Amino acid sequence: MTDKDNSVNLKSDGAKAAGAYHHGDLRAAVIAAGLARLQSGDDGELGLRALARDVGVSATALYRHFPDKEALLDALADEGLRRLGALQAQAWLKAGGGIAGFKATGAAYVRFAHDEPALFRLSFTRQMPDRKEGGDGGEVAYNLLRAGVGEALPGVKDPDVAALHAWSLVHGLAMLILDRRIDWDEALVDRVVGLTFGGVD
Amino acid sequence: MTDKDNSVNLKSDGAKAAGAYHHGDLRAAVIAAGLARLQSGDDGELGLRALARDVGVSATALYRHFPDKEALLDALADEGLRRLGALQAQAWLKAGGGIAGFKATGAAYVRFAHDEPALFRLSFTRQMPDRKEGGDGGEVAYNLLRAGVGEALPGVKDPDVAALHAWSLVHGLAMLILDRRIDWDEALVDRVVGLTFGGVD
DNA sequence: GTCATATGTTGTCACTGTAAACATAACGAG
DNA sequence: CTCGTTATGTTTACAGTGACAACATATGAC
Repeated sequence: MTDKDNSVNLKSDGAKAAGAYHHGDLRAAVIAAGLARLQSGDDGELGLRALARDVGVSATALYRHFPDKEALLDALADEGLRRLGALQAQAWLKAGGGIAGFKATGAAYVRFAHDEPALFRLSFTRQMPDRKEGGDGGEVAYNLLRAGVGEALPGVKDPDVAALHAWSLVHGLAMLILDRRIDWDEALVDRVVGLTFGGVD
Repeated sequence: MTDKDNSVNLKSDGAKAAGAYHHGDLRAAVIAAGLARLQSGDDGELGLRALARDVGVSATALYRHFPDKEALLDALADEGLRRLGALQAQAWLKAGGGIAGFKATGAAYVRFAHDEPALFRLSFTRQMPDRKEGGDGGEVAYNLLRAGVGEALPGVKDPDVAALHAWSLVHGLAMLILDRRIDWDEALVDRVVGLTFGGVD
């Protein structure tokens, strides 16, 4: 039952984490190597052999911690969502909440996609299986979105539609930038985001 | 110079097309087979060998028509963009232009993504090289977008921002549906699209 | 210490994209 | 028509991939 706990747990709560036999904590090391590989170089070459070599271990050793490559990518994607959520929460707090905070979370979403294109793409381009039990890293981001809609646009008729609208806007903007359909222009992004998030016409 | 003309040209203008030696028109046949494979089955298994077998030809024969697999996928992506543009133009005309037409093009964009998920993803998830000379299939769609902004929202302050806003919205909505972040709900899509495209609050 | 088990290694297999060498069919020139 | 040039397609082969089976080793419980 190696694949029971599917959470990343990069920074465990002092308990020395679970499983530290030969390597220390291979699972976390592999994920860290994967993230490093995703950050440096836009191509993002992550194969099992290369990844294992980064950690200094044989390729098939990874199969003791992930059932297959897809599971490894899932873990990386989950970590990406977790980081995105953290950045958005930070932006929200820094702006002091309210409408300004809501706009800041939207801008942070797009900026994250621009700063870590490979990780962002991996995180979202992954088909979600019905309901994954452990490790839904996007939870923070989604809760922030709903909270932002509620606080920033209190009088809106349909919060569901408004939330989906806001999410679609920033997600589409991020994707179009990632795929080079449009150029990265922070000021332009702010204006586009403000068009919906701020309610300004 | 096999890779000079990079356009699809599935339906040539009667001139029997260029190049019909052994097979008839392998290039078009391969692209047709690829599109068929993208439509049936969400996984979208397209490898050179499988694709060649569909056409009844050896795998390496494809290299006489495409420099590598990437070029083949580029051609498929371009055909996808062309079809999307055609559907949007059709929706625009059917709605009679104006604001209603603009909304219709947005809805058609999302509907296309839902109807042909693999083709849509392939078409947009492809990195654009600086400026591709031949075969920019997305031209129709983009021109429609700008025209729609101009006609449907004549008094808008900044057409560039408004166009990008509209594009981002439908693109993000499409992507979120494709990646199963949200469920397909045509009525919901219409309302979200109308929120921006129609100017309704 | 003994042993069950978690972890890591070696060897191998089917598969992939792709290149080189070879074969064939179409067309133009004489 | 014949001949050679060129466009097209085939065979073979090679390096790389994800994944499995068999084997080896370290760890912790008893």
